[in-house]
Amino acid sequence: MPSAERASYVKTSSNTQGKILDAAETLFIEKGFAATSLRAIANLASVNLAATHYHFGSKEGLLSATIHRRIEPINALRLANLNQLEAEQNFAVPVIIAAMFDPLLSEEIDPNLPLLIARVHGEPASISRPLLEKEFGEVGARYLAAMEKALPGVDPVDLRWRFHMVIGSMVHLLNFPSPLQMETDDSLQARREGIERLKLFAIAGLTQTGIEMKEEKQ
Amino acid sequence: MPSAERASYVKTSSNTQGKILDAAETLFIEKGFAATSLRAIANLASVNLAATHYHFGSKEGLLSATIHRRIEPINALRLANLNQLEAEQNFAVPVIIAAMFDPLLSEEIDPNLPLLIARVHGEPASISRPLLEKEFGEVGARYLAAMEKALPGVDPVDLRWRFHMVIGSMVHLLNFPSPLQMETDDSLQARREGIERLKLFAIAGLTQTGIEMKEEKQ
DNA sequence: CTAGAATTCAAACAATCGTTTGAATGAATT
DNA sequence: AATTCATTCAAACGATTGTTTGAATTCTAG
Repeated sequence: MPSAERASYVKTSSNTQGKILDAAETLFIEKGFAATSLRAIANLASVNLAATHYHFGSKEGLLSATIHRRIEPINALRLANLNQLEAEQNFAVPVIIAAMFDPLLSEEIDPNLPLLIARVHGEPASISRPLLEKEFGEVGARYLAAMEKALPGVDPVDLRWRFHMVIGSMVHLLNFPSPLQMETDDSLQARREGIERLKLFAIAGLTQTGIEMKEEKQ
Repeated sequence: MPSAERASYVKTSSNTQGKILDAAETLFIEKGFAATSLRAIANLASVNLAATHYHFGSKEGLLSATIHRRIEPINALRLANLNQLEAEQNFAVPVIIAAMFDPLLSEEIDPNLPLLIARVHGEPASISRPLLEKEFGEVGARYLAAMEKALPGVDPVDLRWRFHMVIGSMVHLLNFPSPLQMETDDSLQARREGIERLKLFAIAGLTQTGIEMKEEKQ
């Protein structure tokens, strides 16, 4: 492994690490981790096979670096948004939800990030769990704490469950940008629409105004 | 491939097909499709390697059969519940949601089904898409139609999006039965709690009573 | 009991896998 | 110009992959 690693990479990279990460990102999204070979990555990156081990140590190390490169920027945006809300003492569910989901549409965020997040969630637990904890653990806890301030009347356990459901809706939207059997439009406008609908759905689910259950079916 | 195939299999199967399906189910859930080898399946099933091809034609055929064996029963329950609601002309969101999610707790449903559904959604699109369409297409369309009758005031496009989010919450719950950093209790009681919370969240998101957005963050 | 179909079996097929090695090349520093 | 370090390269390592083959075995009808 090389001594020092650069902090950021551009989209179409000219250095070897960046080319490998770009190719790995494309193939991991398309075929998943296990079904993607290092040789396919090296070929797509126009790079020697051994370079993958030289720069990233192992296939798992390459996956971790691929994920981290894309998630770090959105974590920064999300934390900056949340810090501002806390500075303003502005704890309302809609603004917290916006602070969490609007960064997905930021121009600073790579267009591949949504599919990459969805892919991590889709990997088997032995792979996804440590990555999710490492990449989203801190930010998730911060947002959950903000939600507790925004909804002081809701039992924290209830709120954690509702937050769990919100994450599920988000991941599914990132994986399937539009409902099945609808046109698969991947434009910015289409992604905007999905995020807007996600925000409305999340707010409704988090606040849960006036619901009661009826009898159960088996 | 053998000429005729039995329609149902018990949990710990004595025939070769059943033993293969049981082992495949366990390993697909644990490691995913690509990372699971036919040799590992054959070993766990105490069956000759060639039996996997003899009975299921290919690895993909085995995956398809593994999925279908578990999803068919819940599709039957969900359709039976929905048929009864339609016979009663009982179109209310809570009862439709219950008809859809309560079967996940039925004793007729194998305990592995939730993780299996989550696993299918987690596979790369080239694998998951055809399976999801084949296994859930018809039932999903039926439930969406029922939702439209339950919420005639909601634009069908809006409703399709909300339904999309509901599916996401469900899949995530099946994949992670409790929120991160909570005790991973997999008892029936714990699964009941998750489903109850999912139902409340889904109803709130589908109906969306009194929500307005505020300014956006980047 | 016997013919024939269904199933199981060990063995091998070519192909691909992640990883390692050691020499060749590049760039940077003394 | 000489030396040192970082990087690239072709080649090979043993192990594992999905699939196929053909004979051995079991089961089932006639």
